[in-house]
Amino acid sequence: MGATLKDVAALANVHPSTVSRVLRNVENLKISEDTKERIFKAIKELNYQPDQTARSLRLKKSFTIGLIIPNVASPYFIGIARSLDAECTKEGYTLIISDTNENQEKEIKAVYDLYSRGVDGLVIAPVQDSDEHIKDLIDKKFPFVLIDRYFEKYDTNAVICNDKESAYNAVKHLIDLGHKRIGFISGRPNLYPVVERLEGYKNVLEENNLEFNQDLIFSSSPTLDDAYEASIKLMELPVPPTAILITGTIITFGVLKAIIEKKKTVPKDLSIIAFTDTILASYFMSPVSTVSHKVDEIGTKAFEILFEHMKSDDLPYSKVVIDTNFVDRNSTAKANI
Amino acid sequence: MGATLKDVAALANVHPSTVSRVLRNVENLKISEDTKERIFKAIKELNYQPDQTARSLRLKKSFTIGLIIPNVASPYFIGIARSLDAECTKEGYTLIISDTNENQEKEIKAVYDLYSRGVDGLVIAPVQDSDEHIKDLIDKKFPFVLIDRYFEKYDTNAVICNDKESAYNAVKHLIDLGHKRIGFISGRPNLYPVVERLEGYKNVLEENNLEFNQDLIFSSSPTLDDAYEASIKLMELPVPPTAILITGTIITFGVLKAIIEKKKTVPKDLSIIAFTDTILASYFMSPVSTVSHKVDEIGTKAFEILFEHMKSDDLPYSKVVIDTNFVDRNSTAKANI
DNA sequence: ACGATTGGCACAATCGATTGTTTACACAGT
DNA sequence: ACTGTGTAAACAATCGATTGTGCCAATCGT
Repeated sequence: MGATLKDVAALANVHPSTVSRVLRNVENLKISEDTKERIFKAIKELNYQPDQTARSLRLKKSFTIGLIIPNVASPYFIGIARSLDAECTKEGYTLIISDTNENQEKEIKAVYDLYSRGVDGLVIAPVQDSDEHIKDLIDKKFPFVLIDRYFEKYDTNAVICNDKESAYNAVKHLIDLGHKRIGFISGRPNLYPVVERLEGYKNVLEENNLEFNQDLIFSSSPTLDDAYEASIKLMELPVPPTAILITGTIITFGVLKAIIEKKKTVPKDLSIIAFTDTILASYFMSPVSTVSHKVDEIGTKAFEILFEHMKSDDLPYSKVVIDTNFVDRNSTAKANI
Repeated sequence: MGATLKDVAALANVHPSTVSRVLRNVENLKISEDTKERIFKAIKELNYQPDQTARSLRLKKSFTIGLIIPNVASPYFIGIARSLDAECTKEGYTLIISDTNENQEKEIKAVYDLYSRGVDGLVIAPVQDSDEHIKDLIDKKFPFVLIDRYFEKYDTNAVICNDKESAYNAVKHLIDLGHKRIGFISGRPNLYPVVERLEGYKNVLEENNLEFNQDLIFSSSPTLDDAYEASIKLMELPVPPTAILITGTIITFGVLKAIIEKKKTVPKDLSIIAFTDTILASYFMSPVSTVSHKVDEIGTKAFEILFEHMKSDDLPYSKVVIDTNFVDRNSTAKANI
């Protein structure tokens, strides 16, 4: 495209290597002021921009990090992306976001694509339908950090949330209000956070001597429509639940749609608590109390770990658990018994 | 990292150039089946992945496209990003999304960063506080397409919406319902779409013999808080407006917040129409009628134009206008006169 | 049987930047 | 005058893949 090192060197009447050293400001460098000036003048005159591709090739480093997430439309993942991006910028890295749309094939393609493009590290929220590509990264000792989701079978870097405990607490809140039939609507059941949340849900029921009822559990795809269907089914049960734990932002919209259609009033007719907070939760048809994730912290921590692992390959893996906040917006009330 | 062409060549007992040709499936290629087989076997054995950085350097082409948007948290821009990403994938390109957060400096940095990283083209929704970097791209004959926003002073590729007409129609809808005092709340007034929408707003007032009143106009930052403040001011006017045209998704939330706080009922007390539709609009405190943009079409069209311009440098620039849909959700009613 | 064709592959330059090693020269010390 | 030291900059290899050109042998045509 534009001017190259060579062009600058020619104009300044020096060797390209000299220009390079001046630009990179190599230590212990002995270059006369006169030469430096000529070089800087030439750079300005030619509007020289170093070719990062060439640099990357030579340095085997691209100053680029890949982020692979299942849904760029999700406020949760976008929050993480923003915070990660901010950290990257601080350190002079560029973030490449890849959206897999919860599709395993796309994720695998994204991993190899980004790897092949020479990113220095990866942050991945995996689809969790398969994991050989993850294993491959481990074998290659390629620096990466999993976020939100985690494979129990592999030791890797990971930044996850205390989903089990959060679900436990949320359901405890409902139980304390007198609810005994509590619905659970989530995305795909194989996702780590879903597994954990369901586990927390089961634990708290058991501890409070409430029976676990499979009819109240719906785990399907993380789409609005499926969540809507699930909610309708829940509400049409002979004895419907008096409260619902919702785990997912988009899923929340599906539930709201059903609530509107069934003309239920929250929290009078139905108490709900949703996982994953968004700025929007206040403006819904009925504001929703949520379990809020500290997206900034997730992004910051993930970058921190990744950055360390990019610098040296023999670090032990870190697994960090970030806790959540409960944001009460009065979408829960005492059960009508 | 992994194996290189050379390694594959050595294992297959051929010259690297031969491997390259086999891989790229060069036309009119004469390579014996035997050799091909040895090469493929070696590739598999070494798990060879071509180094895209090296390819890019040599080919002066990275199969990468940059997207620069002011806000990755905006459903509108994310919608465009997704559609663009889909198109890129179809053609074997990788999309790099850069978020400027409506910050001009960041945008300039992003442009030069991506350029320097060798993207083959750019799609930009500019901040519009300055434009020298845009001019620079024009001078360099670098392929790029503006979206949503446009500089009247430059001839460039652009995919924009018929904002003027859309605003005209939306306000006409309100006027037909008997509204005479119609507020206008928007983001930064220098943005092309804002200028256009205000123009449409003014035109329709004039054509209907209604007076333009500066007190009803609020253009500031595209934040929830500023929009909230503006709404409060509007509602506290001695004679407040009976309807509001809102231009922006986040801004809509700000207005909703004010509406909730002022305990207004939509559309009984106040009619509203918001620009930029989102799947969420149905689930707000009060559903909002919106002007919906065809984000898919914007992304598709932008890619199409960019793709053409990446192939040949002497094409005339295209400016495409995408029209909008009005989605009625009953947030407007007859004015109480 | 001998030059011409072509199939099958190797050679080497190249993309642009980086960096270990040399070179060229000035000057100081003896 | 000659060696030694240090400064300032040039030289050349390298990262990995691509591609125009060149080369050798086998086959073809007459």
